[in-house]
Amino acid sequence: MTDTAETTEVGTLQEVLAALSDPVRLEMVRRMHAEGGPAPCARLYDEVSKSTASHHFKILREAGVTNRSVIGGQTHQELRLDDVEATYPGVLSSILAAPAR
Amino acid sequence: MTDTAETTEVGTLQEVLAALSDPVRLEMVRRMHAEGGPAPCARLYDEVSKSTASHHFKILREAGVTNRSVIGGQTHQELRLDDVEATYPGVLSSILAAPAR
DNA sequence: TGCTAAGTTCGACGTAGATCGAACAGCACT
DNA sequence: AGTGCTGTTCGATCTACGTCGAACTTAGCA
Repeated sequence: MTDTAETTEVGTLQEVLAALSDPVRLEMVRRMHAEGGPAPCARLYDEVSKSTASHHFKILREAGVTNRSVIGGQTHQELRLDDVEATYPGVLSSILAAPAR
Repeated sequence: MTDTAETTEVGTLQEVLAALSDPVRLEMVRRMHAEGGPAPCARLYDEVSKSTASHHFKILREAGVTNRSVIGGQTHQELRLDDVEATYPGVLSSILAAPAR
């Protein structure tokens, strides 16, 4: 059982906003938040293909919004709420609190 | 001296985030906020052409983030901070409070 | 040693969007 | 009326990005 977590810096505000402006990615972020911890990729989306999902995960990671970790050989994605809050206070939390519409 | 202000609904969260994810538009929003009231278009940007700026203003308006008003024959843009806050509490204010980077 | 399941990477494709110049429209001022 | 300023609209262009299928990698398990 392995446990890896390579965490980088939170990206620019532009990157974070751009990452969250896509409906598929915002839904992913909402689900990660609901999970409350590392969640396997497959639970964080439907509607799109596996390769598309992987692409979105990469963008979220590069924006510093999420983190990838490997648990028991399975890739998991995790929301970096605290890190993003520390960098841009209130931004991510208020977006998560906003009605889905 | 005329004073016109046709205000519509604030758009979806996606629309608002997409509107703010562009560097040119975020800068416009920041300047409008700094102005504190209706400001003539020309004061809200440089770097891009007039037609491009007009295009960005339109997107901001359609997202419900800003409002267009005509004062003394001059077009002015105004940030609808209160309206956006009422719809998505904390989102716009926290973005404005975030460091520019 | 395969076999399957889970993610990633790699082109390729199509569409949305950022950009500009040029032409147009409205208004103020002479 | 004419002139200049300000902003919008219209095509055109070019790039960025979302999307997919197929091929590859890795890990666990029979």
